[in-house]
Amino acid sequence: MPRLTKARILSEALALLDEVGSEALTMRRLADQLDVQAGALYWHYPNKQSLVTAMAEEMLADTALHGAGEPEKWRARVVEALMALRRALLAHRDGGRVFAGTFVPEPNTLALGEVLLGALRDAGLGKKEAAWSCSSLVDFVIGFVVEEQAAQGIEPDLLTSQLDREKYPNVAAVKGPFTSQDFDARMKFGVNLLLDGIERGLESRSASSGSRTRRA
Amino acid sequence: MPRLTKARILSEALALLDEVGSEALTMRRLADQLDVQAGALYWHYPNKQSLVTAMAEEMLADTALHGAGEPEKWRARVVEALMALRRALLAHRDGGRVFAGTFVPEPNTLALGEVLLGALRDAGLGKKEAAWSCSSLVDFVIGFVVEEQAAQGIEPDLLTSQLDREKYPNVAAVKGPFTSQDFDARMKFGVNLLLDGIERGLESRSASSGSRTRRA
DNA sequence: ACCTGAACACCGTTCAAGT
DNA sequence: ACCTGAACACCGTTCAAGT
Repeated sequence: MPRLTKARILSEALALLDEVGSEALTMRRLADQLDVQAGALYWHYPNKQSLVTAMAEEMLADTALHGAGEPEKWRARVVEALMALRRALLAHRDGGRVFAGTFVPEPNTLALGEVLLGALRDAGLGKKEAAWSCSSLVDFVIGFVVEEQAAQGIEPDLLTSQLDREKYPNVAAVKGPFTSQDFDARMKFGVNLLLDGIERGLESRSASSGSRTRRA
Repeated sequence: MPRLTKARILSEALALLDEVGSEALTMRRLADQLDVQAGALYWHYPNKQSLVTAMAEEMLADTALHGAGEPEKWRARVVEALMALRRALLAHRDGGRVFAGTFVPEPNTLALGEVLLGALRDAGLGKKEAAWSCSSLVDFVIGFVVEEQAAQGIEPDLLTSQLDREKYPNVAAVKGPFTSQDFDARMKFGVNLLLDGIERGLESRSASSGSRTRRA
């Protein structure tokens, strides 16, 4: 029985991430936590990037997504999956940055894609529309969480301080909502924008194909 | 006349970024390019992060955004500004990652916010809706470009290889459009989703307030 | 098969001392 | 005011050698 396993390294890496942040997460420090030499890690993971990618996949482990659902509730299912994604990223320090830009075709990530695509197909989208809508939704959540976590580490009124109201009247006028810390509401707002856009495409399609429209 | 200036450091830093990527962009290597000792950089920038933040701001310098415009063309103006943002980030290796999560209340970044908010206010959005829509749009573009640049560095059919069609039927069914390299079209698709969502909010508001609706 | 020990070629940052 | 030189406390990765 080896002292080290991929799973043990992974869980310790996520714990260390929460402790010190992504910048200070190093192979040497991780090895220290595991009471081994740094080189030992390279027997299990070929390099640091492969470990980070595994961390990204592991973050999604606790999302507890259940696959199918009632077709007419597709919208709620999408919202639920995206909120689960956000929670999973927020659950770890710098989770957004660690996850961003790691295309991982592994179980947890694929399961998220499966749930989102299932709901979008149930909504009536074609293959391309479903795929591209899915990407758009996920890209938004990733961008959102990266900004959200970056904003935590900054004094809330960096923008408020001195802002040239002559040059940037619009920015100055909306600085309140712009710096709102109600990220839950802001996230829902953005997701609803995308879902409304998706629904509108659905409506205009069914309208032009002679079928019933959904709204008055 | 000092040998080093903030501007010269900045421009050399962006050039070095393009050469070696964000991972290999180090203060020592940058100092080498500038024929100075590493310590000299710290007289101009207090630390590496402040330089990276300045790089993010500098990336937006060439976007050439013109402020006002015809109110009824608000949608085209938003699209133009977002495309300019994407081009600016794509213009540098790892531009998305460098820019992501750097809230910079400086001229170029504020100018982008000003243009976007101006167009959204022209569309008829209230302060909060304009601010949050602006954030959503920018967050999406950032998330999109980070994923786009990450995808460049990966063989295009990593997903195609072996994918359990039993477990992930929806993912398997849309793998074509999912891995589409037509990022221009995918970006426009996502932006249009958000803009359609924004327009829908506008319509339902004007409808409930007794005014005219825009579409039949 | 799995890990140690030690090395290689680096890092960001500080700061006395020079000009 | 601006930069050098040198140091401090680190990095990721490799690999012979041990068990």
